[in-house]
Amino acid sequence: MGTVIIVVKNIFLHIYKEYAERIQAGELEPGAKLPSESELAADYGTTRETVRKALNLLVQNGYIHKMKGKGSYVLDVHRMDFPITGLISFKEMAEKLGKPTRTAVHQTAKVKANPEIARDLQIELGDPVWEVIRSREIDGERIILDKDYFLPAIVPKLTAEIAATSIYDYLENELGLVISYAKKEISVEEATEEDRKLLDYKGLSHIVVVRNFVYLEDTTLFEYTESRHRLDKFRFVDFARRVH
Amino acid sequence: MGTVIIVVKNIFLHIYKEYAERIQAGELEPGAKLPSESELAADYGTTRETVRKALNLLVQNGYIHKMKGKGSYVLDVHRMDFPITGLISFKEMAEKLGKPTRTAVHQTAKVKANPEIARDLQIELGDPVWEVIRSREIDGERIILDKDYFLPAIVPKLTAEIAATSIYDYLENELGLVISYAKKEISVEEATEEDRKLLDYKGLSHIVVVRNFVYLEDTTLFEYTESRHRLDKFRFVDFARRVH
DNA sequence: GAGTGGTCTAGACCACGCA
DNA sequence: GCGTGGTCTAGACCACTCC
Repeated sequence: MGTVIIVVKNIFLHIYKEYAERIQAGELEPGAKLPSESELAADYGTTRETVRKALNLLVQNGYIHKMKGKGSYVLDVHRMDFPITGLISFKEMAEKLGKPTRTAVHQTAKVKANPEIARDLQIELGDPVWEVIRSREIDGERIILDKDYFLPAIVPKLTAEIAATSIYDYLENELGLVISYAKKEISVEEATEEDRKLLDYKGLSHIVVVRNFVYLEDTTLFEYTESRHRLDKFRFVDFARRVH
Repeated sequence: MGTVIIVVKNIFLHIYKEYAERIQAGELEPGAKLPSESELAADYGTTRETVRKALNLLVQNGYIHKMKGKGSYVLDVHRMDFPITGLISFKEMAEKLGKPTRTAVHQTAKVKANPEIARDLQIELGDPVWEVIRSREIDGERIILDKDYFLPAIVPKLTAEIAATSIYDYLENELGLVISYAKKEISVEEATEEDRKLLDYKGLSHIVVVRNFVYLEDTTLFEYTESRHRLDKFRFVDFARRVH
């Protein structure tokens, strides 16, 4: 009898997700024109500013492209494999790749910080830190060596079981830590003894090192990660938008 | 005497630039608290929504950090060297580095597309493309080999003089092309004969290859760039924000 | 000139952090 | 309970594209 009113919180997120899914699914093909902002506002029973927040999110994530005076158009999302822009864990990556993976935990212990770790985590030499060393096997080859360091003040307990599954699940869901942002740094360095021992390294001289400095919401640095990738298997994809 | 009224277009950009500069200059130190959104609105004689656009830009570019119920705080920008997130040309990079650089142009010609170029630029095998090959010398060493390919339909003329300075200046300012976005891909590959000939390669076996697919506003792909960096000199910095 | 996106205003209510 | 940022509304004017 009466009108059914559905209340949705975060209208702009709702619009964003709806269009992101439709584009991802291929329902909206590359080059297709989206309804105008005014039309969308009417469609969703909201205003232009709110629609614009949703569209700007779609632009930022490479789904669409806006042209002043013309309209918004769908981009070819499928042309780009999987962008690692943003943070992505090995577990998430493995799932996207859809390949058989295995993790071996070599170390889960509280150790004294050596000079490099002390510098990277901005603590004193000899201060205790959690050290987790894991090798990642993809398609039967040990390709990635992950060395993680956490501050005990923030992460009081850590076990091999946690290290074997997903440390991030533990940090975010169990400890309730809110990870805010990270600085990633990619370089190529000479392979170490450790690399040769824990990876299938086939006599390659160098290794790709991805250093990750992870910060919490209160801007404190709490984790330093070194992800060491075998040269021939490394690939990083970035989507960049020119700022005029 | 009357009141002087200064009209500024793009208030949010004005606020953004003012704060970005003050943070960059160190006038606002890491951890410093910004005025609240309402205060800023009053300061600049505008409204909260406009201030929020400026602050969100500062967040996106890693200058500040917002906390609901608390306020906006300055991040440590100087901890990160120069982020290559976004597009950056060699000329821009060299300026930021402040080191002596030199460019040698080895090739500026219209050639027939080989299979790789045809695939990368999405054209037919044998179609004509502009090929520009340049080596970049930094601090007296030839470290980067840039191989650029342009579609003649969009870039009709190209000379060695243009290649020696900045092709992007020419494209954007002379030809009026509007570059919209790019897909960047980083991998490590075996060094070629060409790499050894045109770079100071010191017997290194591999080379870092940064492939760049550049698109115009109308989403047409118009340029493919291969930037080949000597292993030991390569560095890529990315600033990633976790999406919750 | 009609339609589009870009910017801005002047309000409003909510959720969160903190004393 | 007060101040903060997060979201939203209902308008407005402008610059741009295209016919």
